[in-house]
Amino acid sequence: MNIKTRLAPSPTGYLHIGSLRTALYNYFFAKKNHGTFLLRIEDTDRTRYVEGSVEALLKTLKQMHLSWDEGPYVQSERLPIYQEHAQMLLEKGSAYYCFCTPERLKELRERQQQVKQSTKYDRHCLSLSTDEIQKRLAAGESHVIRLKIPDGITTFEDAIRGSITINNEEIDDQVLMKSDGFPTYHLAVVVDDHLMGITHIIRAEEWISSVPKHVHLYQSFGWDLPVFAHLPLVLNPDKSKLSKRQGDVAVEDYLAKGYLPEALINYVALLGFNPTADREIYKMDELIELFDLSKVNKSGAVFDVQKLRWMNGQYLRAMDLDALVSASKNFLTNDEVVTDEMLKKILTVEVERLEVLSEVSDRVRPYLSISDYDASILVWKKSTREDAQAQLQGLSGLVGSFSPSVFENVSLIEHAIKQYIESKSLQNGNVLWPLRVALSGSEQSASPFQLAWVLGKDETLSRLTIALNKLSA
RNA sequence: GGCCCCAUCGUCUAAUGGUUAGGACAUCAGGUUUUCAUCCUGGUAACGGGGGUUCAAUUCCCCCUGGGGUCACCA
Repeated sequence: MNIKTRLAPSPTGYLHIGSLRTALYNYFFAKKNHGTFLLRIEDTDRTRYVEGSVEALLKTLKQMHLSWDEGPYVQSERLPIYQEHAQMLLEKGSAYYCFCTPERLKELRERQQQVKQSTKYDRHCLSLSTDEIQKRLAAGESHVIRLKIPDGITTFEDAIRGSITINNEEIDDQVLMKSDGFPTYHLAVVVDDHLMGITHIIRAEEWISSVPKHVHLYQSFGWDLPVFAHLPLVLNPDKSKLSKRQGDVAVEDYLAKGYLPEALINYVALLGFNPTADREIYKMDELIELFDLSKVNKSGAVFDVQKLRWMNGQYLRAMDLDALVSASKNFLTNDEVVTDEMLKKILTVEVERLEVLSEVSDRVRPYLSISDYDASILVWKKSTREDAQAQLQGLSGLVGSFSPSVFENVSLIEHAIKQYIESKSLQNGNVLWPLRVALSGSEQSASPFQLAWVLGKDETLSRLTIALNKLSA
């Protein structure tokens, strides 16, 4: 049997982190089994359609390296198929016309809530005679088609949770075809999954409660059931379903902040699934190879941005330097003009203190121009202003005497300066601290040797002069 | 509220009918470093409660509690 999974988003905006996880598991499962990963756009609700969201969705999926083998199918282009299938159900007696107005339905619900009854359709239209139905249909009266849920109990198997049973009394006579001629999710999803040959439905847990309706649909049509696998939810820190309000939920947001697709995939994939537990960095290929539906957790997982940041840092440090350079460029502002060569040097020394690419801008700026700083920070805590001045003076002479070849790499610079310190019997801190501040304008920076290497001889000397002027002012 | 699902450190998780209950993030302490970060070492920290079953339960069963999801002509 050819394994076939699908991702079926609705075009209501962005790609949710939870949807990414669903997409990933569907993708992993299909690839691992040499099957097919299909994409289907579920746009049967015209009122919620967001212009441009399909394009955005496809773009994000591509950015995340999730390529589909089939589709994208678009449900709004398949209306006749659903209408035809709704007719089949009508003929089989598994569905019926309903002419109730939204107002009546609303009142009904309110009445039921007041009496603390479960809110479900009262089958008011089930008893309509064929004649009356034909008459009202002919008169063009607004109507829907409802699924007729039989008495009894429904049990289905979930690949992650095992057997789930529900009393049919709990199930509502779900609307299948809306009055606008569009199908509801429930009809469309069942018809499409069957017609498209989906073998495994892997989706979020929030769908569990509607599975019984789908089971009745499959049974009414006389179709075999696919395998259901309901994923635990991705949660906010307070354990509720991951939502806006409590942080970013769109994959696009994370991409824009400079998280790498690989890191996002790695982190999100591990929310609810762990291949071995003795390791946390996995490439896509490994995740596919190791993925196992039966090892997916049952309980929800809190999305921890802190750990994502850490993981992104790991990916940044493991990244090829040229790739890092080109990825970083997108995060520089217009007035931060750097040559590739310069950016490469900067990133070589700054990558270890980088967690997300959006921080690149702040890291690059001090190398391009030194910002104003207070002269007092040039003085090492165990030293004096006079000493700092003397050391910078000495360093200025020393660096001025360096041949260009010294600037070819960091260790030559380091060696030369340390030798100087030793030969003069000076203290590291007294010399190196003022040097760092002079070159970076900050108390926190890369090592002074790295700074000098990135800046080059001329700029290094120039910044030493600026520092000396500050001290003598 | 009805129904459904779930329950190991703060968080993501591993393992097991008999273990000092393991790893990672975070956190704390120490080391490296002239600083921050990186890196290294170490520490704190978990089986929700009550009944069973069993020689033995974190593990299997039941109840409770807690958390979540769902109750639309939305998906």
